[in-house]
Amino acid sequence: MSTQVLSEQGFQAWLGLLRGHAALVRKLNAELIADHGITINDYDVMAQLVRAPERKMRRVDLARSVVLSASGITRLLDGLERDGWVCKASCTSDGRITYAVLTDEGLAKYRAARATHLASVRELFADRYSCDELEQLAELLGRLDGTPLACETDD
Amino acid sequence: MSTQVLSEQGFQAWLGLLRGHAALVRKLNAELIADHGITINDYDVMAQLVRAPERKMRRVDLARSVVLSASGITRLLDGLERDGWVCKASCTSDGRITYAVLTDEGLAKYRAARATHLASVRELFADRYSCDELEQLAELLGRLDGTPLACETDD
DNA sequence: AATGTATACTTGAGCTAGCAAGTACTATAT
DNA sequence: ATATAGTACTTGCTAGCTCAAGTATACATT
Repeated sequence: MSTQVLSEQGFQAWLGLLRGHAALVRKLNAELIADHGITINDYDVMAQLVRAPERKMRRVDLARSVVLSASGITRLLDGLERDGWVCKASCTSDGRITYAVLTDEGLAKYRAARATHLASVRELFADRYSCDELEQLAELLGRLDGTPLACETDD
Repeated sequence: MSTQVLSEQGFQAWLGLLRGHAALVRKLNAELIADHGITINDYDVMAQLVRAPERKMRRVDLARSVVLSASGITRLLDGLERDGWVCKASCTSDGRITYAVLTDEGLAKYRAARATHLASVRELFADRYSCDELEQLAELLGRLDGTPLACETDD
């Protein structure tokens, strides 16, 4: 019976994750597009770059960290490069590697988006959860993905 | 400072939701496609229909319950209809409404998919959480979406 | 009855992402 | 030195989704 209960609760959690994600992403993504002309994934990638050393990362690592396929990252970065937020850099020691580098313009763009985006996220979560609950939720969700969560501190 | 903490934790929770969702959906979706030739959304829609009265629902309600746009539901159902899992039914009292009805074949298909899908979900969550934690997680995630979570019981 | 508004649904265009296959480079083994 | 395997990245194709616009039906007001 224990495993039946586990299955039940597991499924509830799964459903909550599916629906909650869809609802929030829809809202936040629409907001970012309307206010800044970038998608959530664009933002997410820039956020990763901001806190990487020299604001640059290998495309593979970037893909893994935002859970995108290799081709997905290529095309997403195509867009960011076209707009000038990101540029390429090659690696002297390994010819296969191309870095994605956040440009100064990209940094400015990110900071501008961050202001409104963070406020929305805060609002959405503050409305529903207490401080303790948020801590719990963050910890629990953090376990779903192997990679450690990057911290959203001052950049 | 309290709001700063809230912002921090809120953002961590948000990141966890994003990454966790992406990782899980990717895995579970690939599994469903490989094993049964349906996507997670297909499954999700059939799961809603299964527990609806007469296994039928209005397309709008279906869209809302799986967090899809109106056009999204139309095209998703196009696919399910083409494969024979779902068929249309019209409403006698309101000409605007078209119901989506899960066929007997659709029910069988759903049950077959459910067997492997539920096992995967259970495994993924059981690996990472205790029974109590699952309950907490489910409750917390449930608050993100206004709609009540449908229960995954025997159909 | 006629008009205006809201709801249910569909369709066309465009975007994003994934898979599979291909290129280019590196590391390993013989 | 050469073959083999592995990694990093890109490109062609396709599926799925959204938005905007359009059709059809229902309801409300006058």
